[in-house]
This record gives sequence, structure tokens and C-alpha cells, in this order.
Amino acid sequence: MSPKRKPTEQPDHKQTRLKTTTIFKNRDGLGDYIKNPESFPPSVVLYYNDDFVAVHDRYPKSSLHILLLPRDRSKSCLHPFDAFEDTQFLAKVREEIKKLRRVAAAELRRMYGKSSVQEETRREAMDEDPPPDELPEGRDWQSELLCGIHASPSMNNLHIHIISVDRYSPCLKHRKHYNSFATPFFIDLADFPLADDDVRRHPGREGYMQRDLKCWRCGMNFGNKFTRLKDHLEQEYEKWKVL
Amino acid sequence: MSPKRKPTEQPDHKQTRLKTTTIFKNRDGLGDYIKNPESFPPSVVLYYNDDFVAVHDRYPKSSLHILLLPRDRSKSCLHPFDAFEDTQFLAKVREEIKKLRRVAAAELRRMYGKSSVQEETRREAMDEDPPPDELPEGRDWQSELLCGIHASPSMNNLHIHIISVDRYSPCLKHRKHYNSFATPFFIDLADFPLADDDVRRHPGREGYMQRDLKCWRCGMNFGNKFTRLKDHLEQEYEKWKVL
DNA sequence: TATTCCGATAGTGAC
DNA sequence: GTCACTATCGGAATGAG
Repeated sequence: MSPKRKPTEQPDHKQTRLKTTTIFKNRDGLGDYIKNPESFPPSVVLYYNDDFVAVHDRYPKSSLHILLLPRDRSKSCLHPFDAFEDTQFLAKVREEIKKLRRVAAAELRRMYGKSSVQEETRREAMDEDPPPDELPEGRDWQSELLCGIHASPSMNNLHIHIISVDRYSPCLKHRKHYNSFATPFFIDLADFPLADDDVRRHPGREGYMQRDLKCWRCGMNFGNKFTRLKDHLEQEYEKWKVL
Repeated sequence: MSPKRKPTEQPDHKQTRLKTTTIFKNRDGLGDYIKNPESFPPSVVLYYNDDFVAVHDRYPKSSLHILLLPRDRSKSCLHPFDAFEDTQFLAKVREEIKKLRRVAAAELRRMYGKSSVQEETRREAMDEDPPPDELPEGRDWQSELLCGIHASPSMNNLHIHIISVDRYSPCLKHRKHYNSFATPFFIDLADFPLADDDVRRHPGREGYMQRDLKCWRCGMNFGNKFTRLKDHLEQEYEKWKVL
């Protein structure tokens, strides 16, 4: 009955900005972290400094899901497409992400190292008495991480996601949750700055969120059967974590 | 993903017949009534004779919802459009419905007579000692009944609905329930035999079930808001029954 | 357009 | 595309010795 809104020529993210003003406090839920990082327990805030806060996502969409929040208010209020136009800022974020990836990788080792076969020789070396000067590398946990942003963020404060690849979490509850981390809607930080004609600037037009559900690991297509995807993700998770 | 089935030139009810063969026992749920009416308690079977069984609908869509079931197997297995081509049969059904309407009206009087203002003088007369020879007519409960069939029945045994106009029942659970008794999908028995070009022969094409929800009493349009219609129907019911 | 169960889809409201 | 809640919409199974 209500006709579809005719798309305009404006990039998607500009339209979104206009619609999501600060009347919605719920979309400003990350603001407290950058204003008062010290008020949160270590289980929530991994660390903070003058320029960044790293927090565990309150509704993680993978078994590990961290957010890096730039504290600069003049950047935090921008869409990532615009914020990362500033190459100096982008470089600074990349520097911090480089550190945070090591932190996140260490977290994955803590979570899964005991059961991962690729950690076996490292585990054995650590158990030696005395341990050797140099430990085997073990599993490359950094390669199990994704770092990037959503083409159309719903939280107003600029945030960069660092998630493990598993997409296994009770908070992942519907198709858009999954597709926001499993389609070009998720843009790797390495892809910035974005070309002017990059199609990912128009996530709505491209229909990323409505795409068929496809397993990140084996590519199996689940159409719109989210529940079946969820079952499958659990199976893939169990296999992935012990590699 | 699955393309819409192309409609054929066949009338809707012929197509339906082909699809709903007797492999679906659930669509033959009325068969026991005409085979063994004596095996049901009076709370289920109002009465039966050699040719008809009158039962309370197991899932009533109004506060009173009765089905008249012709027992003749050669008619019971037909679509009502075809069964009522036989004018002699149609006449016999009409005769029975005439009786059943009186039974149903008496039932409505039993249900609502005590609270209906139009029954007031009749109630007072009955309470006199001795009662007068002739009671006031009271409310015309027959005018609160609808008698007819569905343009595309889902139960295979031929059945004629006798329902009170209120459409107030916990079993009325979705749009199609309501629209099957509030659009031309419901065809009054008086309208038979149907003209060859009667549009109601093509209920699917006409989209009766997908129509906006409109109150039978005040005409208010509820679009697809079934729950709001339900609330409204309760209000209308409370006003209607005390008229 | 039989019911029932399950699940996918859609709109809202949140201060 | 934040969550959480409600409700609408959509498919599949339904029995049976």
C-alpha cells in the first residue's frame, strides 16, 4: 500500500545520516566508552589511551568481537567513509589496529590454544622445564581475524570491528546480523581509502543484507534459512577452533 | 526464487480439487459426522436424519457456527458449485436450512436473550404468571445469521455454514479466517445457482483472501492489522449482543 | 481458503 | 544495518497398528 521510496542520487550513507539523528539515544550507546573508559571493568574495556578505546562488543557476533573506538569527537561523529578520507587519521587507526590485532590474537590463543592441534608443539615447548628461549610460532591467530567497518553503521560513534572469523555467537540472531559480517557490507580496513565509484558506497542499492545466507567457511548456500545456517555455523566452529 | 505458478484457464475450484485429493486425511475430517452421527454427543451433533447432519463447527469462527452436512455421498464429495447444479438437491438443502435457521436462532436467543434489550418485553411476558397466550416476537435472531458456503472449501465433505454475524471467536486466528466469512469468498446459499460468469467462481483471481480487513459491522478498514481487528471485533460483539 | 508448529519477515519503540 | 517486542506472513507436516 505504501509505495517504495524512490532512491535518490545521494550516497546511501548520507541518507542514513539524515535519518538517524541523535534523538535515538540507543544509537549513541558507544559514547560512554570514549567519554569514560575508566568507568568500565577490564572484562568490558580491554584498554584505552588518549586516542582510542578497545572494548568487547556488548552483543558479539563472533566468539571474539572487539570494537576499536577513536576518541576524537570530530572523527567519532563521522561516517567511516568520511572519517577515513583523512589519510593521517586513517594511518593512526591502522597503527592502533596493528596493536589490537596482536591483542586479539593473544585472546584467541587463550581461548582455543589448548584444543588447537596447530598449537601442539608450542604447548609442549611451554611445558618443558625449563622452557626453550624461543617458542614455536604455533597457529597464526591473526589470520583468523577480520578488521573493518560496516558500510552503513547503526551505532553513531565511529567504530572498527575486530572479529574472529567464526560468526558463532548467541547474539547472532538474524540474517542481517550475519550478512553484515559475511558480505561486502563489511569493508576491510585495508580497502580504505575507498574509490569514489566503489559500489560498497551504496550498500542498500547492492542489496547485501538481502543476499542468500552462505557459510563463510565452506560456501554452502542456505537461502533464507537462518536457523539451518546457525546449526551449520556451530558445526564449522567446532571444526575450526581445533585446527 | 520459485516463480509464481502460471494460472490456467480452469476455474479455481477445479484446480483446487485436483490438488486436494483424499491423501490428506485432515481434509476429510467431516466424514465421520455423516457416517456415524450417532457416535457424537449432543454438544457436537445438534441433530441428524437420513439426509443431513447438523454439527457445531469444531473451530467456530463466530460465537455460533453450525455446519449442515448432506449425507448423500455422491453429493458430499462435490464442490458446492457442482453439487448445487442439481436444483432438486439445492431445494432440499434450502428446506433443511430453513429448519436449521430456526434452530440456530433459538440457540442465539438462549445465548443472548437475557442481555438483549430487544428481548425485554418478551422476557417480561414470559415471567408473568400465568404467561400470555402469545409472546412478543422479541429480537429477530434469524436476521443475525449468515448461511452459505466457501468459494473454495478446504474440507472435502460438502458443508453449508450457518454462523452468527459477530465473527467473534478465539478460533478466528488470521486474516483468511476472517475474510472467508467477510468477503464474497463467502457465498450466500440464496445466490445459487450461480451464473456461469459469476466472478466468485474465481476466488483466487479475485484476491478475496488478501483484501484489507474491514469490520463487518461499521466498515472500519484495518488493512493487514489483524490483532487490531480482533480487538475491535470484541468491542462490536459486546455492543451487538445487547441490542 | 482445515490446524498446528516453526520460522522468516516487517514495523515499532526505545528517551 | 543497535536491541527487543509484537505481529504478520510463509511453508511443511499432519495419519497410520
